[in-house]
Amino acid sequence: MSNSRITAQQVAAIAGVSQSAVSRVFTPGASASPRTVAKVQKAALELGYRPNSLARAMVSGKSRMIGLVVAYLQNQFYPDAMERLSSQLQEKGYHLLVFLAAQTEGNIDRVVSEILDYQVDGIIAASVAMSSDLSERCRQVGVPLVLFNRSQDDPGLSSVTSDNRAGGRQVAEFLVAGGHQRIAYIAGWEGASTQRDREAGFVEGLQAAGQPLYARAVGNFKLEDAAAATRQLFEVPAGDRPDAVFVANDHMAFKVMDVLRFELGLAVPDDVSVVGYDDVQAAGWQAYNLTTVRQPANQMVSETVRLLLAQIEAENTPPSQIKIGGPLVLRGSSRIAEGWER
Amino acid sequence: MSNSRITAQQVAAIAGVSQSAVSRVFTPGASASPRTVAKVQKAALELGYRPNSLARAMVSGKSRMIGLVVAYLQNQFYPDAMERLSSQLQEKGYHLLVFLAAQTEGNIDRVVSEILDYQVDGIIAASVAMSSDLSERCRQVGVPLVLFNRSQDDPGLSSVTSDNRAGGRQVAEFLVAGGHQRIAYIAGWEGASTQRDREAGFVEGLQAAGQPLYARAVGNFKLEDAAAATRQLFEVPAGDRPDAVFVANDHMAFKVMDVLRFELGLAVPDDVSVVGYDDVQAAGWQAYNLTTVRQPANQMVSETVRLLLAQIEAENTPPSQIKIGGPLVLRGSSRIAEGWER
DNA sequence: CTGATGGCTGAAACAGATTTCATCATCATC
DNA sequence: GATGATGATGAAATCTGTTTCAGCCATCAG
Repeated sequence: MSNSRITAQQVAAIAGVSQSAVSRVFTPGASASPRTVAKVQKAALELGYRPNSLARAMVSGKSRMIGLVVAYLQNQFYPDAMERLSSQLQEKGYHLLVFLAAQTEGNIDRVVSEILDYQVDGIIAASVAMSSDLSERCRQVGVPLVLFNRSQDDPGLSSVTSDNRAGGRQVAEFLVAGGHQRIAYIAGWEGASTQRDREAGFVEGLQAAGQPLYARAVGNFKLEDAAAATRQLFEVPAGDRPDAVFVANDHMAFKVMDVLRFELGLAVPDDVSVVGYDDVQAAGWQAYNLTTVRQPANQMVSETVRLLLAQIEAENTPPSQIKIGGPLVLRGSSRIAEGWER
Repeated sequence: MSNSRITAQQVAAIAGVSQSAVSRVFTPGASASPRTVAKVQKAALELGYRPNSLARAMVSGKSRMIGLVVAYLQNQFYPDAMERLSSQLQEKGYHLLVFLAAQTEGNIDRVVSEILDYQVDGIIAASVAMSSDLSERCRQVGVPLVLFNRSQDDPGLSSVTSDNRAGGRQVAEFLVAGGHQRIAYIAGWEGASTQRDREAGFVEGLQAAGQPLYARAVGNFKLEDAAAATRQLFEVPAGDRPDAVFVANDHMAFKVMDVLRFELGLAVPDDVSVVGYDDVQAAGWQAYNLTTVRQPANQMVSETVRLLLAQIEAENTPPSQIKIGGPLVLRGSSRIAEGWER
C-alpha cells in the first residue's frame, strides 16, 4: 500500500514555501502572512497533511499524553471516573495512555517506568499505592503525579479523594440514630487509605455515640471475600446477628445484600440495614436501592484535572491533598431514623 | 528542579563509548560486545537511563501504541473488555491510547484523525460505526483497524463480534419452548449492527417456530429509554401484556426488570420472563439472576488482539470478520422449559 | 606470514516536526 | 529620501533515538 505518511516537507514543496512556514501555519501563535497561510492550507488539504504528534512532542517536550495507572475496572466507580477523566482531558487537548497494574507491588514500579518512557506530561494513579521511591522518580524527571481516590502521608504527593473519614462518621451517626444496636463493618483491602479512613471515621462516630463496633470482617474490596465476610458475621444465632452493616464500598455491598437475602434469607432493611460507599450507578437501581455515601466523581475528576494541568503548566505549583465531601444518600436498604428522611 | 531527562549521549560519555553503542545495547537483536554491554549497563544504571519511547517511535516508525475508540463505559461489558484488552496488549508490549467518542457522527471523524496524529500502530474501535471514508484513511496511512463488538458490511474491514444472529435465534427458541405466547422485544440503538443482528436472529427464530413478534419497543441501549419502552409495552390491560421480553442487552435488561418489579408490580419470571444479552458480571448477581446470551469477552478480546497484531506485523494480512458463538446462560429471570434445564 | 572473515565500533544520516536567528521587504515617520 | 520599526521568511540547529556504512582489529585457515 502507499504506506506514505505526508510530511511538512512535501506540503512545503507543493505550497512553494519553506518547511518552517508550514510548521508555523500549524503552530498556534506563530506568525505567518495570510498569503502563506492560504497556500499552505490549500496544499495541506490536498495532500491530507496533519502534523505528526510524536515529532512535535519530541522537540517541544510536551507529548500531551497523560499516563493513567489503574488497578481494575470491576468496580463501576472506576470506569465511570475514567470516562469523565478522558472526556475532560480530551477537551483540553490531552489524552490518556492506559496502564493496568495488578495490585502487586513490584508491578507498579515497572508500569510507572514504562509510563515515563513514553514522556507523558503527567500521571494519574487511580487506586494504587506508590512507593515513595517511585514518586521521587517522577519528581526528578519533572512529571507531575496525582493520586486519585487514594492518599498517602507524603505531603509532597498530590491526591484527590472524597472525605472518607467524614463519610464514615456520617454513616455511624445515621445508623445510631436509626436505633441499631449491633452495628458491624465489612472492611475493604487494608492496604488502601480509603478503607482505613472510612473505618476510622466510622469507629470514631460510633465511639462518639457511646457505641462499640459490634463486629468486623474483611472483604478486601473483592466480591468473594465480601460474601465470605458476610457469612462469617451473620451465620450466628439470630439474637447475635448484627442489625446493621456498613460495607466499605458499594461494589461489595451488592454482594453482601445478595448473600443476606438469597443465601441467608434475611430481609433488608427489616432484619439488617445495609449502607455502602461510593454511590455508583447501580446503587440507585431498585433491586438494591442502596443507602450510601456519595463520592462526587465528577468533582473529584475536575479537581484532579485542574490540579494536574496546573502542575504541568506552571513548574512550581505546590502539591496539595484535596478532600471532597459527599452526602449520605438515603435509600431503602436501611431503616431510616426519624428526622433523617428527606 | 533538575528537570533533566537522561539521554543516551550522557550515558555514552560516562561509559566511554559512542552514543550508537548505547543504542545498540538497548536494542534487542543488535550486536555489541560483552564488554561494551557491561560498561553501558553500569553507566545507565548509575544515571537511571531509559530510552525515550517517543524518539524510538519516530525513527523506527513503530510507536507500540494502539488507539482505542470507545463510546461509553456505563455498560459493564465495555470496561470489562477494556481491562482484558489493555492487559493482553500490555503483555505484548503495546499500550492503549484512549479516545472517547460520543455517538455523534462528525465527532468520530475528528477523534480518529487525532488518533492517527499520534502515529498509533493500530486502532480498535469498540461499538462505534466508522464512515467508509474514515476506514479508507486508515488504510491509506497503513494503520490496521479492527472493529470490536460492531460489524460493517465493508469486507475490507476487520471486526470481531459474537454471533449475534445465532444468539438472538437461540433466545427465540428458548422462549418458544418455554411456552410463552406473547413474546416482545426491546431494541437497542437501531444504528448498531449488534442490535440489528440480534433482532434479526430473534425474529427469524420466532418465525421458524410459527410465532409472531408480539410487540416491540426501542430502548436505544439507554436506561431511561429502556424504562420508557418497558412502560410502553406493559402498561396495558393484563391480558394483553407480553409474557416474555427479550432485551437487546443486559444493561437495559436490569432496568427493565426494575421497572417490571418495582414500578409495575409484576413478578419475574412468574408474570414475565426476561432475557438479556452479554452476560455481564451483574447478570449473575442474585438480585437479577438474569438469563442471557454470553458474549465471551475474553475470546473476543483475544481474537481482536491476534487479528490486530497480525495485521501490524505482516503488511499483507487480509482483513477478516470474526464471529464467536456464545451459550445461552439459563438463570432465574425466565421460565425454563422442560428439557432446557441444566 | 598472508589474506579472508566476521564481529564491533563510531561517524553520520535520518525520522518530522519546533524554534532561533539573520535577512529582507514594507511601511510609517521625520 | 533616509531611518527605524515591524512582520514575514528560510536556513539551520535541535530533540533523542535507530540504522547504515565504512573502517578497524582480531582471529583463523592455509
